[in-house]
Formats: sequence, C-alpha cells, structure tokens
Amino acid sequence: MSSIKYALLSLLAREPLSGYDMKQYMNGRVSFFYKINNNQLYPTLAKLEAEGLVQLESHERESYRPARKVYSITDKGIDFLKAWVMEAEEPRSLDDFMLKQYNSWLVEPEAMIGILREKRKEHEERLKIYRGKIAGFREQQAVYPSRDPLFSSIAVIEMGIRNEESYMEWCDRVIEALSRDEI
Amino acid sequence: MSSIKYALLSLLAREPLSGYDMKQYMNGRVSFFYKINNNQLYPTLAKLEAEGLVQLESHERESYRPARKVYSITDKGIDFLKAWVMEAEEPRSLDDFMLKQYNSWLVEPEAMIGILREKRKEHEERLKIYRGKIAGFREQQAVYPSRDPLFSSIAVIEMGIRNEESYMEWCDRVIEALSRDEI
DNA sequence: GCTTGCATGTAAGCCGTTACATGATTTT
DNA sequence: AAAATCATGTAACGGCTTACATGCAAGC
Repeated sequence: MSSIKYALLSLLAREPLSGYDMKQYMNGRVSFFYKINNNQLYPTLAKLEAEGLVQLESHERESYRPARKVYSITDKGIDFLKAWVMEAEEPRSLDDFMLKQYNSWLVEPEAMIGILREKRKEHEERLKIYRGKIAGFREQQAVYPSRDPLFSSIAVIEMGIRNEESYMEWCDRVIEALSRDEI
Repeated sequence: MSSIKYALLSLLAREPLSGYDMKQYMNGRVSFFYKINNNQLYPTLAKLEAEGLVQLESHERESYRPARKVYSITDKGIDFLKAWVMEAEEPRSLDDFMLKQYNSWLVEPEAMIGILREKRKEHEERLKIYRGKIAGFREQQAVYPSRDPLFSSIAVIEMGIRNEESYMEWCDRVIEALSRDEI
C-alpha cells in the first residue's frame, strides 16, 4: 500500500534512471515527495522489474564501480501509474496527492479537471468547518491571551484555513490551465 | 522518536482524558495531527505512566463496561512537553511542527517568537528556490501543454509556492499576536 | 436479530529507518 | 591520510496498520 513504488515509477515515466539516480532525486534538498533509503529502493526496484512495470535498459560497469543498472518504464508500467493517478481512492496525505499531480501529464485533461473539481469541493467543506470552529471560539470570547490553550488552538486552525484556501486557489489555477490546455 | 507520545501529552495538558477519549479526538474528522490505533495508544499510555509523565486520575467501572481509566498529565509531563516544543531539532513534517504549535501556550511568548522567526526564514529560503525553478522553466519555454511533463512539474511547484507563502503569512500573524500577547 | 457505541487490550505482519558491507577513485 | 563520491546491496530493529478479542446495552 506504500506509495514508494509510484514515486519510482513517476521518475521513470519521465526518463530512464538508475537506482542511485532516483535516490539523488528523492533525497535532494528541493524536497521530492518521499525520501527513500537503500533498503526500500533496491528491493522495490527488483519487485517492479519482476512485475514487468520497469525493465533493465542497460547494465554497464565503469571500470572499478559496481555495474550501474539503468531502468526504464514499460507500457504496462505507464498504464499502472495512470490507473493509480485516476483512481478515486482518497490519497492519504498532501504529498500523496501531489505525487499524483506530478503525473497529471499522463492523463486526459478532462479526467484531471474532474478530479480537481472534486478536490476543490472537499477543501471548501473543510474550510467551512475551520471557519465555524474559530467563530465558535470568538463567540465565547473575543481574544485569548497567549498563555491560554485556545490561543494555540486558534493559531493552528488559522494555519488550516490558510492551507485550505491556497489549496483551493491552486485547484482553480490548474483547472483553468487544463481548460486552456497549457500552463 | 515517534511523535505520538507528544500528541497524547498535548491533549492531556489541556484536560484529563481516557485513552478512548484521546482516540476520539485524534481520529475525529476535523483532522488532529496524527491518527492513532489501539496498539499504539494503550502501550504508549502505559509507558508514559511508567515514566511518570502522566498519572491515573480515576479508574471507575460503569456497571457492565470495562473500567474507564482517566489520565492526567504530571508536572514532569508538562516540563517534558515544553522542552520538546522549544528544542531546536527540525520537526519532520508540517504536522509535527503544528503539533508543537498546539502547545505554544505552555511556552514563554518571547521564546515562541524566536522559533517562529527562524521558521519564517526557512520558508522564505525555500520560496526563493521554488520561484527560481519556475523561472528556469519559463526561460526555456513560455508555456507548456498539459501533456508535457513540465506542465505537471510547474503545477506541483506552484503548490509549493502557495504553501510557503501561506506559511510565512501565518508566521507573521502569530508573531504579531504574540507581541500583542493576544490572538 | 443485527449493528453501533463504549472501553479496554493483544497478535501478526508489513513498512521504514539506521547501520553495515564492499571497493576504487577523487577531493580535501 | 582521511573523507567524500559512485553504486550496489543486506541485516536488525522499531513503528505503524489491520485484525482480533471481550462483553454488555441501546437503537434500528
């Protein structure tokens, strides 16, 4: 159920890479969605190959180094990735959703627009809940001093509100770009 | 190293609760920071009790039901939680950081302001990196069609930008509230 | 009569993290 | 002389998820 296999496929959908390359991408400072370690990486790659989702493209030894194994994604792998991107099942985290979005280019724009409209709706709902919560606090008391637990509660909910708002704005922006068919 | 113990302490810092209560809070729809399951919950509570960070406040059996065990936080527990909130070590995720913020009311406002200024700076840095990345793409080509991998890359980075911006705004807002000493 | 809620807990298994292992070259 | 880089992989451990277990009462 882990998303790591999808992360690897997402990279390979763009260009053939070795395990080492993928690790560099994923653990680079400009945070990719998931960090990976060797123990996840190499067994997962082997599994993906066994399932026919990726294939070994070259296996060349540069003098002294261990042979560099470059993988590419197969057609089956592309289909598998596409199906995951489009499936209705709730992604578990923002990173999970964004990893799917990273593959939006694989999918028909109309389908993507549908997914994004759904998402937008969800975040609108949550925004309402958060706004309601703060309003409830404010009804009891206009302001809370910084050593009151409710100070912290309000601060945290306000972060939630900002997140939901920017998420919605982003959905609008991408829906619009998909409608124009360019970003 | 998990944050679950801190999540439990965060709840108990506000009011005494049973394990069952905490689970309701944490798994409720208005997402708390972490979801929890019984296998994490009960052993962790037992550990916290053994470490003297929480104590059993009541243990009453309501007729047929298993005895409801209500815990409260100890002074040692408060100190432990406070130390965690203030420690410099990088929180691993937004949820982790927000869980700390949920306990900001325990900490001296001046200390909190320092932490938030640091955070703001970090996010400013990342914002610059993201903006630079998009500018780099745009230099090569003004717009990308929706079936181009770079369409998705740009979309994802734009989400990053929005997130960093709202994070920074939020820091400013809370720093200001702490300076006024009310929210 | 079946499901849901209250309330505690345990067992098995998967997933992820940290550390270890190899080994030559290049950089400090 | 020591550390970092390239490049693959394995071992051990800990955390988290899913499922199971108990048991009564109230609602459908």
